[in-house]
Amino acid sequence: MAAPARNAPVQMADIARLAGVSVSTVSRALSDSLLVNAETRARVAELARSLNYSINIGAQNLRLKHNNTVAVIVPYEADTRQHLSDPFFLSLIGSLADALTERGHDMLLTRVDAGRLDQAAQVFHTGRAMGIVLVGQWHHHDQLNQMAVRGVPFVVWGAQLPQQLYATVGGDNLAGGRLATAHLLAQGARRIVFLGDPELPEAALRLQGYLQAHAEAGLKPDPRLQRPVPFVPERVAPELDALQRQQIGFDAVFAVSDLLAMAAISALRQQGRGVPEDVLVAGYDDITLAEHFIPALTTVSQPISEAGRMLVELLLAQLAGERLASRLLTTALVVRKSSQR
Amino acid sequence: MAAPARNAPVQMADIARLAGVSVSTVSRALSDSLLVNAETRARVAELARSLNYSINIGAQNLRLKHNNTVAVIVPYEADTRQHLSDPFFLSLIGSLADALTERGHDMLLTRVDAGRLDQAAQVFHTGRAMGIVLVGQWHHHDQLNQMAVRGVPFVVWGAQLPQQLYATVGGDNLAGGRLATAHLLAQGARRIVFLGDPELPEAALRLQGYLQAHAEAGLKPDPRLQRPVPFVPERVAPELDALQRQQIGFDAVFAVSDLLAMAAISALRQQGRGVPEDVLVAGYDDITLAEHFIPALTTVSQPISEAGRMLVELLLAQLAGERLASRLLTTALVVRKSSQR
DNA sequence: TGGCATGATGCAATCGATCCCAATCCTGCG
DNA sequence: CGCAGGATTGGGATCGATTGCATCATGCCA
Repeated sequence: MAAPARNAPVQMADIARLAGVSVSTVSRALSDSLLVNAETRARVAELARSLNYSINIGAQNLRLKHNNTVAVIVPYEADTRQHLSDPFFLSLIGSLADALTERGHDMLLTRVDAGRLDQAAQVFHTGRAMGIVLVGQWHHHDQLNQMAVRGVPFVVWGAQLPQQLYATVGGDNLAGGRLATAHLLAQGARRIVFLGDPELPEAALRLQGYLQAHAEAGLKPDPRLQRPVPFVPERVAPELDALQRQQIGFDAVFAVSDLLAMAAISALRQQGRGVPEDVLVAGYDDITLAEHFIPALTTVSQPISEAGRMLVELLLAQLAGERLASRLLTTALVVRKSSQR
Repeated sequence: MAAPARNAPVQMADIARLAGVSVSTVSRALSDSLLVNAETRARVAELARSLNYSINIGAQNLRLKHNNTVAVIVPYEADTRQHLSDPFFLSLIGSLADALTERGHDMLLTRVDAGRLDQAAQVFHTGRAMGIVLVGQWHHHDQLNQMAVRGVPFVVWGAQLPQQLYATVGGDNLAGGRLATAHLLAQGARRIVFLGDPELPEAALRLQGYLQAHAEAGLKPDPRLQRPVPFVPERVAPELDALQRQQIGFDAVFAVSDLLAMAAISALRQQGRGVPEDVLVAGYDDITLAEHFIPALTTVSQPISEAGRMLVELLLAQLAGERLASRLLTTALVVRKSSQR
């Protein structure tokens, strides 16, 4: 394979020379300015096309002091060196890519250490991006507020918190938790395990919904059924095994993610308990596979593609200087086989 | 919420003024040049830190004529307006993000119309990215060759084709198809449905592996069992129903993606046929959920995170002017429940 | 004390575009 | 025939950085 000739990129000066006009004229011609004679404009355009010219965006951005790339930042936990693999987040990234493409923006995908959140702002300060979409679990509420105070334009996917100076888009986690739990209760479940880490704001709200649903039904859930597992499928089986060892009975499981729910179903099988015959299960997220899983998974759906569009919309509004309110996307219960006897 | 003060970003000139030195000195100081006095250097550095200064990458790139962002381009079919949702590609994107971050590169995620592949090169010609990783099914082999001839630095995830002027990284699709099929045959299957669109090079190679495995076993597969379905789960059920209507019997299914395989299992259920009792099923990709699916899915695993690293490595080598060879990543058969009676 | 190497810094050109402000040419009108 | 005014075009500053070269002060040696 021959090394391809790395020919110097053609630029405006080249076109200007060949067309016998000045660089100014070329610039104007290519931006369809009415200031330049129609004929000249056509000639320049034709020349540019034939030379396969494309403008240097970097130079243009510098001069115009603008920029149309948006950074999408996904955290990683430095200690676990966790890779980007959660299907829900990946889908959200996909939907953001779609939403941004649709509006003609470029998307810069960046990962930063969840602990060093200030690094996220760098991408803005260095002028690499005009604004930021933060995706994922961000414990560091106050660091985010800091960024907001400093005038970094950004929006966050996640839960709404009190005293927050930035805009978020997120599912209605409280309602979601309540819906799923109420449904399980309605199906006759009385001892529902809650799988999820309440340290994370989103999971905490779902737990609150879980408690609320119980209260509304006049029930008081056994606190031992609340199991704080992180978003890691491997941690589910040990948790359920522990329950069995400790002889804490249960007849249903509500997990804060479909991945966890599926892991739970799998673990229950191992224990010789069928779903939904012996235990009812509900998940959260409604990932693509929830529907195809066997048994098909009852879950709370989050409108992912709407989420992407909304995040982008809020960010752009913010950039346009508009005041913006956080959005709570409506979640819906999707009842499937796993929760119906 | 008060509109945050959009303070003008501090730049070298500001630091220079405050430090009482010239911009040149600031520039040199910040790049730790030995040309500037150690004390001055420290003073400038301190000032920069306290002003929360960060350099303008765009300007720097322009001056240095370099750039460290890599574009990852994912095609979409203009007609189907398909969204970015395939778990395998999303995972690959995740692994690319990891690999690029690890090496200190930025990642630009872009979608282009699969038919207008030349647009992919734009991102390079406009100077937005130093190189390109193309991900996905690319029918347009010759367009890619064109790009290679024109000196656009890029690598492709996909199948290796004859006469190709560019480098690819991909799983060994032939071996993968052969492994899965041989396994199904070894399990006693004799009439194996092949689900996949042979128009796509990768699927074509898997089909070839399927045929090869049959040949090696001294068998000749019924051509009517080869069903050209695209990568769209919804298309699977109709296909299997058609087989049933046409009374074409089968005792196993080999699908070119896990998503299709899961859809197939689901469709078979609908028909009242169990997996693996009545029909054996194998998929391809080994996505996260394959393991948790019920029945756990037998599949061909592709080393995704290695793929990401490899793509990046090849691209960087190419940028360094090295000659590069395409890589075939070893695939492995992962035997699970869905193919074992 | 003059000459010169050395260290530290500043000036100004440069990267590839955009756009303000002339400069030029042409046409029509008084 | 001269000039106002419109239509085109070019010159050159500018965006925020980098860097070759010039400049200047200092110190050392003859």
